[in-house]
Amino acid sequence: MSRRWIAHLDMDAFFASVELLRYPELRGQPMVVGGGTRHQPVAQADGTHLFSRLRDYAGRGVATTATYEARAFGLHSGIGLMKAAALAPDAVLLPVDFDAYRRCSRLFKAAVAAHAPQIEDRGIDEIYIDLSEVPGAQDAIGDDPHGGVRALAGRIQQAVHDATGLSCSIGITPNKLLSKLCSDLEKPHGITLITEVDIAQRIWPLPARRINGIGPKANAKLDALGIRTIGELAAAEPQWLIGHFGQSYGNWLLEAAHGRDDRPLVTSREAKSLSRETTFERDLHARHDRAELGAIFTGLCERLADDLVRRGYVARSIGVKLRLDDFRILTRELTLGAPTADAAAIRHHAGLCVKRMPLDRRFRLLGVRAGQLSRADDTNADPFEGRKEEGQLSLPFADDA
DNA sequence: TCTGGGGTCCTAGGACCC
DNA sequence: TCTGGGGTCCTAGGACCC
Repeated sequence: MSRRWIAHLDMDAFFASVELLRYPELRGQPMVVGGGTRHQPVAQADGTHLFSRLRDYAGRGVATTATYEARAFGLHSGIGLMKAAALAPDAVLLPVDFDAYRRCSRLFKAAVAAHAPQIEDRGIDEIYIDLSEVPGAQDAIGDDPHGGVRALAGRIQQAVHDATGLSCSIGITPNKLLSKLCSDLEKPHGITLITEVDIAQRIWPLPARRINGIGPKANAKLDALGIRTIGELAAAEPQWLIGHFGQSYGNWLLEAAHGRDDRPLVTSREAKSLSRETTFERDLHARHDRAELGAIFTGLCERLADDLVRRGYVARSIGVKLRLDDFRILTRELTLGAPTADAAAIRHHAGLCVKRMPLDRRFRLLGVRAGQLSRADDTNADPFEGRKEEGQLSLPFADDA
């Protein structure tokens, strides 16, 4: 009888581990990756490197990844670097090198694909894999009825290591929700395999927050209602949950707590939006810092246009995002008459969006977004496409046009 | 010592059409 | 005059994820 086996593979401390390949002398030390680019290691005459320490950092950056040694000090991804420096001033700080991580990402995914072709990409350092149809996955080994799939996971771990020199952790269960949860249970370099019969013992004691889809807000609300663990959530009265969280989310919470999830793997998908944003070194004001902001704004639009062209998309909506000095977020967006990937057109429409925003406060972040994407080469031979562009003159704020 | 950058999906109200 | 119902698109905000 054939079972559905979904694996979730998560690279262990991915960015930091890639950096350790390059600077093996840092192995065993607390280290974080993050911040800007002004803390590059300096090569010494004797071949060693001089590294920046957290104590030397000043700015608004956050840690992207921390080694397990750094985590022992309470550091974790997302922590502000100034705060991190207070906790572990001597920890090494390395700049982020996305190109290197992307190269490793491609390598590990290709290594997995050689064993199991059904893969859902979930970002730079994790994937779901459908193991159900992979030869050997349904075999028993000795007295272990699931020995086959366990051995397969071991071979995948080995293949990832052979291809990249990096370790990963794998959760294997009948669905994505449980596998995602399980890949985290025995990090680093773990393989965690569970089925329905293990849910009460292995899953229910865990904090509700560990469920992918319960974030800070939902967790705080659950906590206030006296629900801390997944088991407590599973035991909640359905109507009571729905009363507090709504029909849709309430039902989903209950299903998730029971480990039920029938989402299929999504093995390919098109981008829906692309965006570029930047946080300033100091908060800026639309009037007082006009010139500086204008240059940043245009730069963002140019980079966004570049991304669109490089990836072969055109956008039919353009939006702008501000993060105010008090961290509130404002967004404005408008739909274009005809799709574009042109920097000047993006800049123009993004400018119209900004005109619709209240600009009395200082803000710390500016972003530009391209939505409603379609493929640039889709010869979408609509003879009225050009005419629609003219209809755009009915925009609420006729600009300098 | 305040919290990056890049995404997805959902909700909800209003416009507009039939 | 008061009163429909359904459907789609647009927009703003928010939760969540890596």
